[in-house]
Amino acid sequence: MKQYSIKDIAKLCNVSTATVSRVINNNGRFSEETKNKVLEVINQTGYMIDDSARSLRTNVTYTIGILVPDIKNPFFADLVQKIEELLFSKNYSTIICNTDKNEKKEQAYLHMLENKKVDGIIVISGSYQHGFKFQSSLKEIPYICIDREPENFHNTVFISSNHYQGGLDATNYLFNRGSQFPAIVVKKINSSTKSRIAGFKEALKNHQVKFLKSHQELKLTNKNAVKKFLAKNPQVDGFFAADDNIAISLIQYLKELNYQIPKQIQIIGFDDIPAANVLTPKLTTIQQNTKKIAQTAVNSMMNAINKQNEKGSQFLIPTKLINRETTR
Amino acid sequence: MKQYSIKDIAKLCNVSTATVSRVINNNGRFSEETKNKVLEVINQTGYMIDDSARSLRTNVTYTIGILVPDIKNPFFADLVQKIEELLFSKNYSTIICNTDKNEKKEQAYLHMLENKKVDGIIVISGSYQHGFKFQSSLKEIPYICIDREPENFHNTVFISSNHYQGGLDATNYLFNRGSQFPAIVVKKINSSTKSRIAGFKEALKNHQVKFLKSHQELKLTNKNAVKKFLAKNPQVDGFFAADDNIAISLIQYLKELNYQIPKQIQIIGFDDIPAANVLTPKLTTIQQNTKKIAQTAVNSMMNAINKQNEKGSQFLIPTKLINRETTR
DNA sequence: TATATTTAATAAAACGTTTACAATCCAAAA
DNA sequence: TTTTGGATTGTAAACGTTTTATTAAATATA
Repeated sequence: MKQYSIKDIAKLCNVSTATVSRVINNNGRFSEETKNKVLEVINQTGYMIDDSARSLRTNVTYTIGILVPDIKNPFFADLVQKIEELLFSKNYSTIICNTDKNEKKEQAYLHMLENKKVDGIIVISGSYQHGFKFQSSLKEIPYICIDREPENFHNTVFISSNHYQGGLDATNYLFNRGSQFPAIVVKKINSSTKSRIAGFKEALKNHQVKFLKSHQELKLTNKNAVKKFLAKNPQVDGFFAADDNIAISLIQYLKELNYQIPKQIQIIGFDDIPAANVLTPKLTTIQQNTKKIAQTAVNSMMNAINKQNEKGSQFLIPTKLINRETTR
Repeated sequence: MKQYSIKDIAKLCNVSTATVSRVINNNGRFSEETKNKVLEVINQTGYMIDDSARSLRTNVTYTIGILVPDIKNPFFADLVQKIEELLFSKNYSTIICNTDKNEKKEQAYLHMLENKKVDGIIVISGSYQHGFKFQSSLKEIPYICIDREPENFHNTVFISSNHYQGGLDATNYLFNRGSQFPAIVVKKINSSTKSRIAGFKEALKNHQVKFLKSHQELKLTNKNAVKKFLAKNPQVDGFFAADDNIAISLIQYLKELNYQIPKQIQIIGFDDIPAANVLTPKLTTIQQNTKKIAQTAVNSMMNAINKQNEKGSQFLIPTKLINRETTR
């Protein structure tokens, strides 16, 4: 039952541990003969390397930590899954840390990741306003940021969708499909939504419409609010929802208020979560290219690990409009 | 920049490494005075323990591996998130392994987890028919199975929802709401759906209706198939969909065929994925208690780690019917 | 006071690798 | 034959912990 160690293998092969190690790592030179002998014995015994020992010696763990605010969010789940897949193909393990946007958990996880001496950390959409401790402790471990740049991180690699362009495209689409007065609905202001709003405003400008405060609304969180808003602003004939979940509840309220979608009011969302394609009517939305984001992130992570400093770089990944039934 | 080791701390404290270690682990005896001194220095230096070294010595990693077929599936995501949270509260790290139901990835991940000497493995809904290598290599590492018992695992702890009861409840509900001839729609046969079907059949028996082959259908994968099926079996006035995704497409087809839901045909699903509550009409479904499943699983895992053998145990967690709009 | 007991601390080995350096082997060159 | 040098292998230290056995010091007991 006892696990075999490299010493056992060495003894069984009449060879030194150094040689066994070299064969395992295909590193240094050895004769074809010893190589075969060692491999043979390893196979027979079912010897498994001990990564703790190896890491202790080499200071490399082949493990990456991912900090994610909410793995149940389909966009994050998708992103994490794709990153994990890529890392796996490069022989890295991934430790996924669900922070719940909870400062305590963030700190604790960072501690854990440091203790585990992970080779790098990928931070997805962190808020981390309390970044001080975070930043200082991460001096040693390379990290990159995806989706949202944590406020207290500076001079880091930063990868996200081009939210600005996405917002611009979405709004232009509403115009092109006949809306005269589109409004944007936002719930939380952060670096992503800020860019989407900027895109929205740019589209207005392109269409020679001046941005009024009725163009942007934050509090359409129930049927009544929507009713009131539309009574006050009857000219509104389109909504750019800053994310699909906002769009989903908006559609629900509008249907309850007997508005016709997209005939009277068009709607476009952002993210393309699975539910978007299952609604009645199906949601037109802006899809983020999670695959490309993941690729870029993993690529940057590898560069960071290999001391190829990219700090300060920003990678903006294009989005794609998915036309469904909430636009004309 | 160099990382402090326990030796450095010991030197700075005029004390042996053994003492430092004992203070860190709050283990063995030491005076209040030395304890304070050591803690003080640790704080000042920012010393961080090296888990590789510790694991090498103790043979304990405080890490658990989770094998999951598809983290993007909301049910799995939910389950994994809850397990992770519980493990975290017990100071365990979680390595989430997304296997994509791909044998190669399963094997490779198991290898990885073994090399990393994780303290335990939680297998979610594995297929693992090719289990030989799996099983043999897992002789040393405790594992438990959730949701579906892998076919080549024997004598393991097994935790899942009570699919039988869920199926029974679902079908009874259709009857109670006025259906005379409910049919069950299944896509894949596995241990979970088998139980759901068994529950369905039991409900038929309870209502003195004999199970005919028209009661169960596997291939309603497009509008036309549904049309044909209903033409041939006009008496069908309710569907128990073996999972919510089946229910969702079913609803879509039925709507396109101008059936009225739930007036003409009632539908009930299984899982309660987020989309279920966003459909038109909203889906009545059977909700799994992921929280309870997660708790039970983590509990069993801890027992397994502590050599409290529960092998052979089965834990069946009750489900809950969520009444929405696809039933009368 | 002498002895037994409790408490605090240490020294050193061990965990399983990798690797710098040294040693050996063997064929080819001189 | 001797020398040389490349290829192969070995020796032993090191990585940062924990822990066993031991000692030293302090305290209690007789």
